[in-house]
Amino acid sequence: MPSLPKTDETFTTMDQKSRKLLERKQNIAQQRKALPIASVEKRLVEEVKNNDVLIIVGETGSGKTTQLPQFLFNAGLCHDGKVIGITQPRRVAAVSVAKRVAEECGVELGQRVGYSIRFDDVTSNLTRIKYMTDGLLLREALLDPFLSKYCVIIVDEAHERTVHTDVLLGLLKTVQSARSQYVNKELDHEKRSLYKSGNSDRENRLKACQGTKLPPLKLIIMSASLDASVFSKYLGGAKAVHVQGRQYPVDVLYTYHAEPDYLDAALITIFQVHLEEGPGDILVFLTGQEEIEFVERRIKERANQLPEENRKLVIVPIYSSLPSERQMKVFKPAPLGFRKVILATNIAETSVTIPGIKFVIDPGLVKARSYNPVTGVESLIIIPTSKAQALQRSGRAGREGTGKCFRLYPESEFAKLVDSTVPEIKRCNLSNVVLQLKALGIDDILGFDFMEKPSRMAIVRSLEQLFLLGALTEDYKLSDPVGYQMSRLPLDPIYSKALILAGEYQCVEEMLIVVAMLSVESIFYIPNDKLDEARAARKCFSSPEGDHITMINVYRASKEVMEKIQVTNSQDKAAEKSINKWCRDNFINKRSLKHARDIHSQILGHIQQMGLSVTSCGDDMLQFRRCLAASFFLNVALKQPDGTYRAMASAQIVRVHPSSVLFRTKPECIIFNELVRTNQIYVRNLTRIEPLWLPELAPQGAGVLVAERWSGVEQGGDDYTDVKGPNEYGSSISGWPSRSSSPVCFPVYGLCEDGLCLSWLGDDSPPT
DNA sequence: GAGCACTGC
Repeated sequence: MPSLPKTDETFTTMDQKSRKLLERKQNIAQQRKALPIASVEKRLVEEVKNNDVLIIVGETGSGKTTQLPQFLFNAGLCHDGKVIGITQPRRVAAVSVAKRVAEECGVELGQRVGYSIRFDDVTSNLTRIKYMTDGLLLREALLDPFLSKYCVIIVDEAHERTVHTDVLLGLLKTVQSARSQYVNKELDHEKRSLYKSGNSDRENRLKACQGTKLPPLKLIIMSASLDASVFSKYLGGAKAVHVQGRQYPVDVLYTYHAEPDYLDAALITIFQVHLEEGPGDILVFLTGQEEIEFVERRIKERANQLPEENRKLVIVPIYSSLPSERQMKVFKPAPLGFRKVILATNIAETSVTIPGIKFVIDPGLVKARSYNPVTGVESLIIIPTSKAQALQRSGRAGREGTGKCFRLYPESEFAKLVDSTVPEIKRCNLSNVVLQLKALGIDDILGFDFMEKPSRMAIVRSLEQLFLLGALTEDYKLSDPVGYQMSRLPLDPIYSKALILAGEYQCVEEMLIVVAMLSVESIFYIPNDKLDEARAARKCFSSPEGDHITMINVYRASKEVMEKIQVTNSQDKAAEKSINKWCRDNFINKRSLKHARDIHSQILGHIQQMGLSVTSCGDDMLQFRRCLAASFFLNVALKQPDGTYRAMASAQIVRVHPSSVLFRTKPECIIFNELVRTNQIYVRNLTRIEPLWLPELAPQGAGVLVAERWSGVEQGGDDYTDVKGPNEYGSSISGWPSRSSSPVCFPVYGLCEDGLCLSWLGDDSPPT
């Protein structure tokens, strides 16, 4: 390099730099070579070449996620400019693996190796190995139904069975069979209907593909579960290969008897390990924040009763709602001579890998979400883990050496656990899934080849809801334009509809803020030790009309602060500091606020693309509330004499959640966004509305559908007959409060002689 | 006057 100054100093630093770089390179090469998967590279590439579908069972530490895409690239699978796509259930995984692989390849991230996740796309035309979240690939499929830029798709961590993974697998099966044929005008009608037109982007893609033959799509499913047969069976008897992992043996110990108090048993075990075992950190799996805080207090109490030399414990909690600075503490090694005790939720099962763990304590329980499609109630319940989960947890003790896992239940109980966790698709609201499939041109949802089919009831309910929202036509086809527009928005369908409707009410700006804020976790952060201060801070934003307008106030206030900072402060760091301070002073969760701002800007882009102008109702919040009523007409609740509410769509008794600004006011009629069961059934995120708006604003079709379906069930003649008769299917109707049981007046979407109507039940006149 | 595992577009 003749242009460089030839001083000794320069030479030394250059030397050192390049030596370090070389060392790092050699180091990486060595690490790669040592991976169990390295020895089977040739065979794996052959298997991929010979099989269109391949299942790879790889234990943790096998290196499959980082190495396989490189093997395939080096074997020339991308020679025609096509891309290898690897999906991950989590964003962090997609990013960190992509970074690692880019380094291993010695390329800049975003060039040959890149990643794409929501709000963050680090890819280019040159990208051939692309890591992404599974949800993002599903979105891509809406624009490019043949996934034409990919030659291989690797679905990683398939055993986790997230909704996205499950839907993706079903879709990929369809795409693969479509890709194996010519995409041209001769494509017969039946095949064409798989990818029904109606959306101009997609039509363009299809046109671009016409007359060209797409190469077959290779599909690789990677799973850590030992049982590959479920995947193999689903994918037409696909071949499965096993890649060894690099995991040290973990000694699993059980209790002799069932423990009546698992928290106490956990405490005893923690101290037993601490006092009797050699060095190594302890990871304890608990179900939630409350348990973690309780156990933390108890450990400290007990440790204080021990002799000084035995008190050397560092306790670190970790759960998702903990601010990230505090989450990071789990990675800090304990001071010399100290033992770290990590109290974790499920977050430490897969999402976060903590080094130094030698002991795992597993009470065998997990907090799981369940969803009742009939009542629409979501609840969080504590249930036993599955066998697969128990294995995953014990494996956390064997990452760096041999370990021990203490299961706080007898061995006989382990045998009774279910093999694997119930896939998420069987316990969630399906409206979004159904809408996505419809948008992909898959019309027969009940007949769709799900890996594990959700209950018929759950599907029918979602179809019904989408129809009521106007996303589906009377024959259950995606409606144009509303259905198409809704499917394009990355939001809960009911929020997408609210946004579209806001166009008619001239309050798009307001609704956009609200749907963004409703899409994130609670925006208010209320620490236990500063309750009064937090409440006082929230009061500054509170609106007497309810939580939605309160959210708008918070969002606008934060925006104002940010704009002010940008004017006075050019430095990013200083700006961030100020906004952090504002969040702290106002007890706002800054992570949630940031997330809401990201969603806001993404959705804004979408609606501008759709040609929806961003109108504002200014100070006319009446208009905005009417729009809320028109959007969330299914979520109406009316006050009863005793101060509780009755949710109209399911006739359930509900209470206002204490976090609502309307907790004390208790207006006569409210709309709400969430129905959650904990100790009670609560409604959250409410706004006061006038009951008389409903007959005017609720869609005419609402009850006609319900009535028709109901009579269909009675006749036993239509498509949905396997639903068990009117009592179950029609419970939302037969469960309406009757005149005798409730003296209050209710507006209901009832059954009339000529179909459905919104009528008043109870008194003859509406309440005043 | 309550309390919320974890992801994702």
